Amino acid sequence: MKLQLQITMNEALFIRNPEQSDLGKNIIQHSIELIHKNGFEAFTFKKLAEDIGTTEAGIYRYFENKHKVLVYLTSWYWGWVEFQIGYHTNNVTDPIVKLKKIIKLLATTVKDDVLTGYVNENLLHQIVITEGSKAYLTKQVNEDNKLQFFKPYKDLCALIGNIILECNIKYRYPKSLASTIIEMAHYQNFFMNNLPSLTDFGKSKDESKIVSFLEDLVFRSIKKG
Amino acid sequence: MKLQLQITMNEALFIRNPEQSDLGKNIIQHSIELIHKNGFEAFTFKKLAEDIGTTEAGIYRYFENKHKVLVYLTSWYWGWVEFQIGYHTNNVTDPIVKLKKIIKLLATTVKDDVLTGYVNENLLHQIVITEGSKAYLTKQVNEDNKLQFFKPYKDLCALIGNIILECNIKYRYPKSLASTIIEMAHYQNFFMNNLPSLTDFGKSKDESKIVSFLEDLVFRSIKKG
DNA sequence: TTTAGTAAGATAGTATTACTATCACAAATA
DNA sequence: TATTTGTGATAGTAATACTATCTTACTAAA
Repeated sequence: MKLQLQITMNEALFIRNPEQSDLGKNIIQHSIELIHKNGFEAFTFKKLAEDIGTTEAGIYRYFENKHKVLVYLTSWYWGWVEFQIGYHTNNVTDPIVKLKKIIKLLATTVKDDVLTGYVNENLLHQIVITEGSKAYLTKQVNEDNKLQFFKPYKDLCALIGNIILECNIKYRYPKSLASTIIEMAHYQNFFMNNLPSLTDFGKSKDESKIVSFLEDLVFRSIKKG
Repeated sequence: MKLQLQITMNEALFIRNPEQSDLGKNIIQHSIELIHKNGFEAFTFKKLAEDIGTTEAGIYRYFENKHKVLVYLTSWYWGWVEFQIGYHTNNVTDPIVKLKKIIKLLATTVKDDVLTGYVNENLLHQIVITEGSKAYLTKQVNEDNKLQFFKPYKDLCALIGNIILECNIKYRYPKSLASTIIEMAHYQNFFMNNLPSLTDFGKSKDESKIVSFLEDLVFRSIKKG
């Protein structure tokens, strides 16, 4: 028997569902590899097609443009992160322990997940660090938001916000603190590796220090009294 | 007598110094307006040239490409912010008061500065919120960093980090907290206006609440004991 | 006053990007 | 058997991201 993790994707993100064909899966897999290798700006459907061994027109049958591919990939990632959180905090009742686990999951390099065949989660994690915010830092953010493109991100943020409230019902900024944790887990990682003087972890390049920083930030903020 | 604020710019950012000619100043002014209006992705030198009433080739004599223009604008902005901080905390000795002033300057809408003729600081502030991180979230970040393109940003971060240490010499993450303040001052603003469920200020759209959130975050983090 | 250099306008041209359209073929399905 | 569906192959277009050249106007030094 084969276990397969399925992340439900917003239908408006694609023209044809990439999960339902070999070509579609190839598009996802090779998109991740190409964006990771050359960055989102240099990523084109022509290069992607050459990489896969198909034609540009073939890609356009699945995705309208490369922006939709990026939103698809980041959505998938946040859905997957939420699954990981559910999986790893399944039997945990203490919200403080939960929150620690979440911070660790967000800020630590991802182990490749055998349950998801054609997605390399480790590469995807790195893409989301560098390219993720470009999915919403656009002029079309309001249209995209109306189409629910950012629902997985918002769901995750709401989930974390609720756990923060479980820790301290009186804390006044649960959602902003949640989005701060999510963004900073990635930004401090990017800074550590690329602009190290913006962090306190530059020399060691040790992800566990990002975890320590975020834990310090969060638990001092929500401490009662 | 005419007072003019001059921000020193990295020479490697441009081919010809835009501050030293009318065309150059027009390029800066209209770049800000166009990027604000259509976003950085839709910004092209051709449209810019049409807007100014010059030719594409004319723009290329000043800037190699639009990425350099973005880095130029963000560098200018961070230099200007550091000047504002110096100006507004000139006679302040208490580092806590200083830090509060800085948070307010970073998170609050900018008043147009008469000292800088051709730069609309208010528009530029909004651009840096939406497009600023695209200046470094690239594959070329290491090359750009070697050319010192991000020095103004790093200087600002170091300045804030040092004030944090003045507040509490034992705090372990001054630089990471500083970059968190800078980034979150902008991100919470973007979220508030575009993806409000990621914040706790969605309904009111009140910038002063971002200030309150950041003050809470920072002063709980660096509180002694 | 001539001369030489520089900034900017005018025009042209190229490679790549971001698409759209059409036709043909093979496999699956009704 | 007829029909729909997915894919490949090919072509074409408008816009983007440049580079090159030629000319003119101004300025500053000889």
